[in-house]
Amino acid sequence: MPELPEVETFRRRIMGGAEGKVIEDARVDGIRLLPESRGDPEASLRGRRIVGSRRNGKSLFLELDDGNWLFLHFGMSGYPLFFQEDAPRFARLLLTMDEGNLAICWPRRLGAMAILDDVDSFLAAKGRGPDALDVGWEHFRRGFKGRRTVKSLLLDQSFISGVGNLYADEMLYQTGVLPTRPAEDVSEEEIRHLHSSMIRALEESLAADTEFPRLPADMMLRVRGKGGACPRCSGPWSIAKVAGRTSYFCASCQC
DNA sequence: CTCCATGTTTAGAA
DNA sequence: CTTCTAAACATGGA
Repeated sequence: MPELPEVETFRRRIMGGAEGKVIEDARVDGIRLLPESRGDPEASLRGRRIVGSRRNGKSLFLELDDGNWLFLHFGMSGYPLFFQEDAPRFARLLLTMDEGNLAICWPRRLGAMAILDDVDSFLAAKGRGPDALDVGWEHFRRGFKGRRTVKSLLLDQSFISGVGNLYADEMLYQTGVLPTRPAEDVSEEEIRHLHSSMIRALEESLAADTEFPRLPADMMLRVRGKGGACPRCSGPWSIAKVAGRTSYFCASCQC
């Protein structure tokens, strides 16, 4: 489920339920541990408390009381879940705490975790761009230089961190730009529109707790999918592979 | 059984 | 050098 708004929602939920509590026990099983992770992850978590958090795009970092950070990437299908007794299905990371145990579930195992001592050097090594909610106008506009398709640009995490397949489609739909258009052919006015559409889509989703049915009526995300229709012209969605991802767009409202 | 999936990384082809 | 495509990763759900 996770793009930027989903991960931010996860962050808030985790901090709301786990901040300050002692991790009495930790179990890691069945999720990829990054090679740059320091030490044994279970031992690193046991006895620690979560005292802070950071997020860059789809990457979540939970600060531990010894100065280390627990990095979580949810991949295509990950999510956190608090539980009392039985660990939920697909739990690959279990944190037992004084009250309200926390599981990170990865049904498809695409995702990763790590214990890090420095978040900024990790992000720099990964080449992550600025978080989509903090992207300034100059940086945003400068990205539209090359000939690559605008969709592949929006999905490039070294350009902007946090926009994924669904929110990229939403921005393009709101702006009336086809995903296949070369980035350098997008006008300055359209780039401005893309920028404001990005912020709006992310913030509307956050305000709706990432529950798409609660989104405003003009948004694609509310009705994206087979059988859905363009809110503006009521026409059916067109579907095509762009930048390797399934893209939805309205052939009559986007050009 | 077949196909698809809100992500990332990498190899190989234009 | 830039850009794109396909594949790999792993597996549930339609």
